[in-house]
Amino acid sequence: MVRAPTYDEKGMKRGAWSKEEDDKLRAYILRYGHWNWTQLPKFAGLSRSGKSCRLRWMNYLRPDIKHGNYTKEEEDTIIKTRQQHGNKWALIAAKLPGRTDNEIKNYWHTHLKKKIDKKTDSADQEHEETSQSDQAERQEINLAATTSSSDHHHHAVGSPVNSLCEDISTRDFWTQPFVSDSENDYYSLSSDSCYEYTIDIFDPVMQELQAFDVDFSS
DNA sequence: AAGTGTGTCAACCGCGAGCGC
DNA sequence: AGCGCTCGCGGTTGACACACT
Repeated sequence: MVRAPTYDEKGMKRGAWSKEEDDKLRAYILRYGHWNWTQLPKFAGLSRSGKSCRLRWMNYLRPDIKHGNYTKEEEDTIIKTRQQHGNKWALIAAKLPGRTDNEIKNYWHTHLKKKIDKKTDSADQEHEETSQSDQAERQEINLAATTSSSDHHHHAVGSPVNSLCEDISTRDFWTQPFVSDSENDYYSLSSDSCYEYTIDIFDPVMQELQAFDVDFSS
């Protein structure tokens, strides 16, 4: 379910991300942060636009991203917040730690919207038959919409990922450009050797991350 | 088995806000 | 004030997976 890789007129790769690209981006950002999305792909050895890198990191690679099924509480929060503020996906995402605006947007369009429409339709039908059962239906919808989750933050606190991020973020190399890791002239490398070169540097970083049992395979 | 329709979701696009010069 | 740049947001697209005929 991904776009086939293509190249634009500037030679920038588009479409699905490979594992190697993910590893490069993840390792670079965990080490140096995203100090400038436009410049980042150049330093990270990626033939991607900054925009594409940012999207990949924000929506997929961030260590605190939660993948998988939504809980009833999360669904309720989405429904309720959307009722209050409209399609403010970033705002909704802020209420659901680990979920991204893009994911929530997709989830709304593919699951929740239909669910709500279905409920509304059945409620309308029942209204024609009996106003009493209709009221109950609406109450159920309202109840779902007004039930909020107050316990979204417990999952990540104290996790290995968190301590890892805190650890890395406090190191003094955090803001240093990637090229400073080497005395070699990064830009003098060919694209092929550049790739090998970055992988060589990222290997220890990835091993360091794996030591914390961080699972990047999902 | 093959063709077609539908669902899903990663990725792209365009726009506006914010900031520095 | 005006320009250029970066970033983030929301809407949309595209391609794969699966269901259906």
